[in-house]
Amino acid sequence: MQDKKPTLQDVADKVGVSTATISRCLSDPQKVKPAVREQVMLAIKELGYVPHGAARALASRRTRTIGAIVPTVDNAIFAKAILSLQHELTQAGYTLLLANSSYSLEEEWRETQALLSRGVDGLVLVGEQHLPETLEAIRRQEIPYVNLWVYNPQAQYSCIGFDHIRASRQIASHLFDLQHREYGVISGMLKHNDRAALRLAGMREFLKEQAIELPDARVIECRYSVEQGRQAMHQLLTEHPDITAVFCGNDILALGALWGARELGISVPDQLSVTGFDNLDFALALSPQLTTVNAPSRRMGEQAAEYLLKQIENKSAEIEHIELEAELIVRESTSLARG
Amino acid sequence: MQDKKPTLQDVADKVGVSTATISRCLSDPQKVKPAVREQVMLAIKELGYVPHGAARALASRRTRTIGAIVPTVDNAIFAKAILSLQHELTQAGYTLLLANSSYSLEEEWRETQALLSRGVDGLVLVGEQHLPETLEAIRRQEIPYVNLWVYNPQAQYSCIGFDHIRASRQIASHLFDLQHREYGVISGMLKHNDRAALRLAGMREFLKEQAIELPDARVIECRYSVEQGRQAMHQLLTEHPDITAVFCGNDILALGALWGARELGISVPDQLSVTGFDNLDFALALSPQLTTVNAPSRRMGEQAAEYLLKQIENKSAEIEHIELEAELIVRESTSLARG
DNA sequence: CTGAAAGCGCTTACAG
DNA sequence: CTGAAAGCGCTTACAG
Repeated sequence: MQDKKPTLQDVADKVGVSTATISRCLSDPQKVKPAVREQVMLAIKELGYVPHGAARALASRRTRTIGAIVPTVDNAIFAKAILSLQHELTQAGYTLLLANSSYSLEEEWRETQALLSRGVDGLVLVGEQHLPETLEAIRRQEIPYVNLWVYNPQAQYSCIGFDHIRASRQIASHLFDLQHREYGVISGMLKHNDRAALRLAGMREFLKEQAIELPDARVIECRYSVEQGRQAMHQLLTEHPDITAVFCGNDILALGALWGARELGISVPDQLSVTGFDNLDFALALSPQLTTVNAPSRRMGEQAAEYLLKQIENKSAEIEHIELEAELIVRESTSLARG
Repeated sequence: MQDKKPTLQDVADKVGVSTATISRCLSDPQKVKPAVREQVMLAIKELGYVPHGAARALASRRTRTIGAIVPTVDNAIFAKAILSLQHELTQAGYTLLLANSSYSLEEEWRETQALLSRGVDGLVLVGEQHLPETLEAIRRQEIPYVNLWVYNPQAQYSCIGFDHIRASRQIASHLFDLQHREYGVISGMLKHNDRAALRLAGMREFLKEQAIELPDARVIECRYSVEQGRQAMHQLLTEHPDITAVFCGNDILALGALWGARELGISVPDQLSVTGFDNLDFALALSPQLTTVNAPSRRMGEQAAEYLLKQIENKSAEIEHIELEAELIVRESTSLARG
């Protein structure tokens, strides 16, 4: 109906009150006499008034915006977390600014600057490993901030996640109980990815306790992709045919590994056990169904929203370390070691 | 080093010029004498000055922000598009505001309002079906806007996508050539999802031309999930054991369908052919590898960024209809009809 | 409960 | 090439 977008002033003029009153109706309705409030609400509706975010942000020094930087949204595990995070934020009237770091700390730093200059009221990053300048910039902004996907009770920053070491130890223990003694690992890139490093560390730790060797040659490091998982499996089985169990850094690699094993005519789990990590939707639909660890991605997203919103409300900066459960899910891709 | 965040004024004071000059250095450097420019840049670096997004947006009436609303980021096909969209935007100094509509037009409308009030400079939605209020609100905002995932040369709004009808006709034709005459369909929910509807329509259209019946009882509509695909397959094969080919609305449903067939002891493709849609990463790693249609999701994201950025630059509102290719990829899940 | 007014941190014609 | 100044559309102590 209107040509120009109506402003607060337009609403105020229409009702015959000050802009302050209209503003209050929007942000703190009970401060306004009900009769007035109703008129204002009516006028807002009639004019089709929509608050101007930037003006609001400038005046109130809050943007009602939360930034999140994940390695890549093109991995269901992060997508799920983003989905629940976004859902919770919307409920609370917040908007999500999303960025992807492509598993690069430099890229994460660049994205952090971009989000910070947008004035995000809170920020979520993935992992515990960040460039010092990233951390410093966040600190100076004095906004609540949380590391997702990690649980470290000693951390000086808040974190929400699970214990990767314990989770991977569970997998190792499961395989060990099945009499496996010759292991191979298909890991994600370890550099700049503390989650991948911790998973491998947990595996190593457990095997060491059992006095089992895990030579570096049996640990293949590659990007998280189906194709890479497949190639790694080929390499592993060709160079080390005695391997009976392959621990994969995530389900995507495991999917590729399963494919690779099939191509080589190696039957899983009869001849070879394979494990994943994350419990993506497809894990259950594969044949064999994938033994994996369930990552609480949805809950991490929810908790991150809850934590940040709470901190913003209180204007406090309390550090919290929230641990979520990541349980081992035994399915068909693991069984007793052959021979 | 600083306690308070430095403002333009601080930089201006430090260099001894006006804020206007600093502002110009940032937005249009060649308007400033090189000597001055260098001093300014130095001061900016030293002070750690970062522009205040909201103030900038308020004064310039541009936020350098693009909004995108997809059904759900928790579907690799949308995640890939978002990833490339975000990548392109970052390159250009823009930030992505992401929202999910959960395949609900009402939710889409709510998210649209939120993004519009954030002052996005451009907006991308998925599909051609939107609430009239959504369209009206976008129109009033006078910002460039594009419908992704559809190609309709007659549309009154810009669109970037592919021809779903043609793509699904290709699948149908492929199956027909393999002598299939008894079909089943596992479709996504048709309501509020024109892409799903078009895919089914293409299938129907082709079969009709071949004088083949596709009774409604053989078309199962369900949410896009592995589990739903599995259940639909059970239902289809139980009620219509003569079916030899099942057309699935996307790869996720096809994955579930494959699982369901396996559970029923039905061998794919010997006894039954199954097709997907999207060509997700896992399609190649399955056994049998999935016959599907490759959706150009990455390119859609890129093109969307390119289109919006161009429109914003020109301040024009030209309508474009960009068609991308979606080719059939024949793999192992389809073969000659049995008997 | 309400209003006048300052101010948030920039950009941008307009002069010079 | 540069500066003074208005103005973007809100919020929020401060008075009353």
